[in-house]
Amino acid sequence: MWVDILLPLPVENTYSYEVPESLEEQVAFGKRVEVQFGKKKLYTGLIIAIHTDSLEKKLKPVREVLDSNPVINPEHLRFWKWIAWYYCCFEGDVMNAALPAPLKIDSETLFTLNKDYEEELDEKVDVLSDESFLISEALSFQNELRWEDIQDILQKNNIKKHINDLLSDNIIAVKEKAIHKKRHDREKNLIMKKSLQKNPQQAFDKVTRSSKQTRALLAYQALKKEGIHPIQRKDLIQKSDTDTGTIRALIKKEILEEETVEKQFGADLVFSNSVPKLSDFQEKAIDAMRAQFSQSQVVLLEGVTGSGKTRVYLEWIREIHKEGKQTLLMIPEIALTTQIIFRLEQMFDSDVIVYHSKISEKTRMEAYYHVQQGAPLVIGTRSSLLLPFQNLGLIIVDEEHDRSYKQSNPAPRYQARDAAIYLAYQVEAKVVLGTATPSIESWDNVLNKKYGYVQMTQRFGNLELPSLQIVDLKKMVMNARQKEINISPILEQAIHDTLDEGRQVMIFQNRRGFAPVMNCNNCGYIEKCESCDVSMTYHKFSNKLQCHYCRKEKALPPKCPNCGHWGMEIYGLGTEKIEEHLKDFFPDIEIDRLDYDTAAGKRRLEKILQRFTTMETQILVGTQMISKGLDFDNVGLVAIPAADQLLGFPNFRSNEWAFQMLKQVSGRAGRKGKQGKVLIQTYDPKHDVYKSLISGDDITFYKKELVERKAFFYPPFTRMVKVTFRNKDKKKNYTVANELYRFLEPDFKERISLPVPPLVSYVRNYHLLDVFIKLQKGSDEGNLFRKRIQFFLKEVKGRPGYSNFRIIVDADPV
DNA sequence: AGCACGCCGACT
DNA sequence: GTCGGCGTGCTC
Repeated sequence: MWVDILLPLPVENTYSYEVPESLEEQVAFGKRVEVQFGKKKLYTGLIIAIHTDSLEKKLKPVREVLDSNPVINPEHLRFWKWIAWYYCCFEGDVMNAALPAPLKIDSETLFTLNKDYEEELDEKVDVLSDESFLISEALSFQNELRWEDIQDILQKNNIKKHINDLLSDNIIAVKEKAIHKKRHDREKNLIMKKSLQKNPQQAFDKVTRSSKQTRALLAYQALKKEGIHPIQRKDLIQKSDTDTGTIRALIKKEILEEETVEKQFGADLVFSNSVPKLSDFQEKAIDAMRAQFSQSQVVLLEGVTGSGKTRVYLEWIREIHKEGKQTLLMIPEIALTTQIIFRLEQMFDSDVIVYHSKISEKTRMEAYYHVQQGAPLVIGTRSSLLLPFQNLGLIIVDEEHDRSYKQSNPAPRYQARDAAIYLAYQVEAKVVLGTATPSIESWDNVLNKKYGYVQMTQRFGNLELPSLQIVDLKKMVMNARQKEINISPILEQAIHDTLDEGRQVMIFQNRRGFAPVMNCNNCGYIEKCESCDVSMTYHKFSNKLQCHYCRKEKALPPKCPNCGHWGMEIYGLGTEKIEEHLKDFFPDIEIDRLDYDTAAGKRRLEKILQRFTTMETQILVGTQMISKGLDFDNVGLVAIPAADQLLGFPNFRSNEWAFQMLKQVSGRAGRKGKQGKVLIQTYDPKHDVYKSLISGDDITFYKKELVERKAFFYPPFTRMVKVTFRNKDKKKNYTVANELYRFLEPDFKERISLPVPPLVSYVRNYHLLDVFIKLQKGSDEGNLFRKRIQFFLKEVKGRPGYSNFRIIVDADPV
């Protein structure tokens, strides 16, 4: 018997291994195995095909079957294969992303001393080199040493030679040891000794002298009567108000015994009774969705901020749960995930599985098994889509327009929203796309009737939408102080008014692309990063310049490196600067800042939010972070002092992004009774995005945007693929990129771009070039392109001098 | 990915 | 003269 094994590596093929007779019975599709791949490395592979015919070729053996139950089924593999195909990566990349780390073996190389040498070591002092002696001496004490240990002992990185010497002299030996992380979490249950079970009175007789122990036994009986089956230590202690000592005593007296079992995740989903009743319009939305689902599998639920989409989700979760199926609720990958998760958790009395990048590996693995055992609900970020659902009935993609659903690096570079829709088709599940600001793609699918559509326009408690004011900066006369942080007199007044009313202010500043840079005020020289083609950003905190691409730091130059002028100044406007200068404007007002820097620690983040919620702070200055998932009750004004920077991106989506961002930010204004105000400062008040925002006429905006996209063959009318070339040699990079252009041009004509440098075209000493291909929808171009690019990649890799040439294919890039 | 093999510059 | 640098090819 031999099997095809999928390895979690970026390799093209699966590899075949022989199954030793002793393991034949354990072999099954989807189980993990330990195999040796290459000279010594051990890996976890997955059995994806089983062959019973004989094979003349000599294969390496499967070393071990690691599972008693498969970790995936053929459906999951089918999904992985689609991801690998569509997003142009290896199936191994998908496997790597799908399996939690503890399910993958790591092997490490260990060195041991050969027995013969142990005795004679002292005599060898003269013969051996210093290094060899040091190593062998250490081994005579330690038994086993890792590569890194030897590096420590010799105080150098390059130990290869010394190892080789010792190996060829037969003084030491190598072995490869697989580190198996525990497969299952185990838990300890308490059971009463069999002999006492029939006659528990005997047990009580044994503990008459201890009231605690009696209580514990009574509690045990009670729990059993309640039908609670595995009785856990902590439950028993809690119920009986005793302690571990009591339990230990009972075990010692051989009344109770502990059995260790694999942790079971049987707990069902319990909906909390304290969930607010559905409002009329929520009820209507649910009915409308039901009607839409009868015609299409995907429904776009457009609901303005505060309309209570979450409450509607809950009803669908309930419904799907009644059908005995699983729901996946996907949320964007953001620093502030906690708030929405907290709100959702409130809706259940039972534990909910939460799956995102910040949970521990242990929790991740538990979640994996829990989902496999049919967990009714998972709340998670994009990677939760790769969990092994058994019976998926519904996928809710909250904030479907959010860019974090797309993974850019590393492979698999998948769009979790889109992949979710594919998966839903595969397993015949429903999909709800929820958002206040639909993506152009989804909106287009509503227009062409691929998706159903339901709108919730009413804000909870009949809240009014905020009023919107556009301030034309061209017409503003600002004093020096106002200019410094770009606060017009109108905005300053608005802040004053809001604070006077006892309401709070949020100031939104997108720092990217407009960060503080060091600039010579004589010759205009800007301090740039040596390894990346970007200006270095001034960080007040460390009083240093930092590159945001490679994180390299540099001290502030006292004089201009270009002209020698002693007058380098810091220009630009970040959140930090706004916060600081605002304090001069409003000396008695508490101001906080929320951005990547201040939110670094979870504690600090929570504290900032807490302070704002309890109105300890009146003004919050922040980046995108404040636009997502935060609900405050008393915000009277949301200000965007420099809205134009949102539009400046050289990307066909920049209008869409700006529109969504501004709407999201605006949604933070005005809750609980009073109308809020949004103030946008711009030099270009006639821009379509602002016009649409003022009129509140989203549809016209979407229409116009779609016309543009169609005219230039942009998505959603085509499917875009970006091919990035990355090399230290600029010319060579260009040559190969241009070759791809020439290679594909006959097939894709005007829908392939010449190589273009991206916004930041030099990063970490590598030059970058992009080639964009727009694939026609509803044609076979998807297949054609993938065939062509694979051929091209192989061809380039095969050339001498090109084996390390990096070419990255990204389907549907952001 | 990781690792061994193999061919060219700065050094005990 | 060697050591050790990285580029290249291969892994059942």
